[in-house]
Amino acid sequence: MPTSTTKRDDILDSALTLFAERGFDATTIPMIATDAKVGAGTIYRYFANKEVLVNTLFQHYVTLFKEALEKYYPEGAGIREQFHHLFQGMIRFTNEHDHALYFIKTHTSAYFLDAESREQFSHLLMIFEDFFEAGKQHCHIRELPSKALIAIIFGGFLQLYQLIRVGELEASAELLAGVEESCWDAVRHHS
Amino acid sequence: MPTSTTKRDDILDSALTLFAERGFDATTIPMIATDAKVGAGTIYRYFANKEVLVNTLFQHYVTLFKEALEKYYPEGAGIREQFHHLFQGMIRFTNEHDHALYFIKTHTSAYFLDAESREQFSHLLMIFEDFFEAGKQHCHIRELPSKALIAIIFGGFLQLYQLIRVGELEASAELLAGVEESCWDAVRHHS
DNA sequence: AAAAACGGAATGAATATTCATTCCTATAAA
DNA sequence: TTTATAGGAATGAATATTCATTCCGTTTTT
Repeated sequence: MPTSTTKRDDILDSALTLFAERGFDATTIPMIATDAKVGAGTIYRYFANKEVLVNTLFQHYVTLFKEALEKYYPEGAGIREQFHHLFQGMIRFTNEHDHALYFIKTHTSAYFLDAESREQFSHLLMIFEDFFEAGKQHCHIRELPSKALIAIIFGGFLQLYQLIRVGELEASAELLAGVEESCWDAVRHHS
Repeated sequence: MPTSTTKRDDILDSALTLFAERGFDATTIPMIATDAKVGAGTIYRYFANKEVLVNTLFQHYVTLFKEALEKYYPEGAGIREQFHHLFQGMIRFTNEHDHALYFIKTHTSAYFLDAESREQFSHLLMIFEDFFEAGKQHCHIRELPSKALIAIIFGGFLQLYQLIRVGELEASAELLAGVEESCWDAVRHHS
């Protein structure tokens, strides 16, 4: 076990960027090594193989994201404020960890994810599921399966952030507020 | 030029399914050949290489999709009816060409798409862009960049259809109607 | 000086692509 | 009507390339 963890982090950072931009299969170990400025062999000092690397990365960011959403969650507040918290959480997390959400999204149903990764991801979804289920009980949320509501929010948000990443849109506060309102209108109950 | 076009179609069909299910890089030519019940070499009689194959496929379905949306477009009708036409178009197209939309979505910003493919895809987006721009002029549509509105609709819809493909949700008429309403509420102007 | 960490060339497996050969089918000769 | 033949289509084994992983000499740390 190495003393310094710098290289390990460099490797993870480069892997995140490359996996997000090109996908797991199109990203080679030498590519990651070059980007991280380490030798190809060094990667194997920290990760048994490419699959362990990608699962480590996946679990790391899913957990971070989950924690970001759960931290300061306004348990007692109104539903709109809770939604705001979750939405802000997505935005903040995306800003802090550039490619992380996109990486998670594009690899959620990948063939190389292990049981632990799938488990962690379902925990993440449960935060949203609980929120929507409670909301539907009080008629604040549209009568659709929670899975469907999650898909609409997540799909829309991430597709949007892809445009921002590519530079086709600028992530102004105004735009983000508008998108939040749009997503809220998509899931809330309309009378 | 072959007399029958059957094999070419078999190859394209198999490639569509495999690219959609596993992605371009995780799909090998022998896989496609086996699935299509042809020799690996036969694929090269019809397509110069793997990239030409994927671009052919991409352009084919983007064009088909564009035509499906443009056909019977209710030019003079109200905005809600036009939206319904577009949304129904997405649903019908997805039903008729199982993996096509998902394949398009997951490969839209892939590194191997050529200029023609990108061009075709931007034509497709323009249908939605025109619709949203006109709607905003008459205050029927939310004041957000059309690109953002497209991302929300497309992202949400496709994420949802992925759940259906995987079997986590059933594509009942009721569900689809609900999702359409949700998407409409996401983009329409609220007073 | 010894031990650990590193780098990157070497290896072998997997993959895209090629190509010599076989297989059809259609036409023509018998 | 049957048989021969040409030429395009199809094949899959062979080749060339790419990639994950390993190995070992070098550098850094203790």
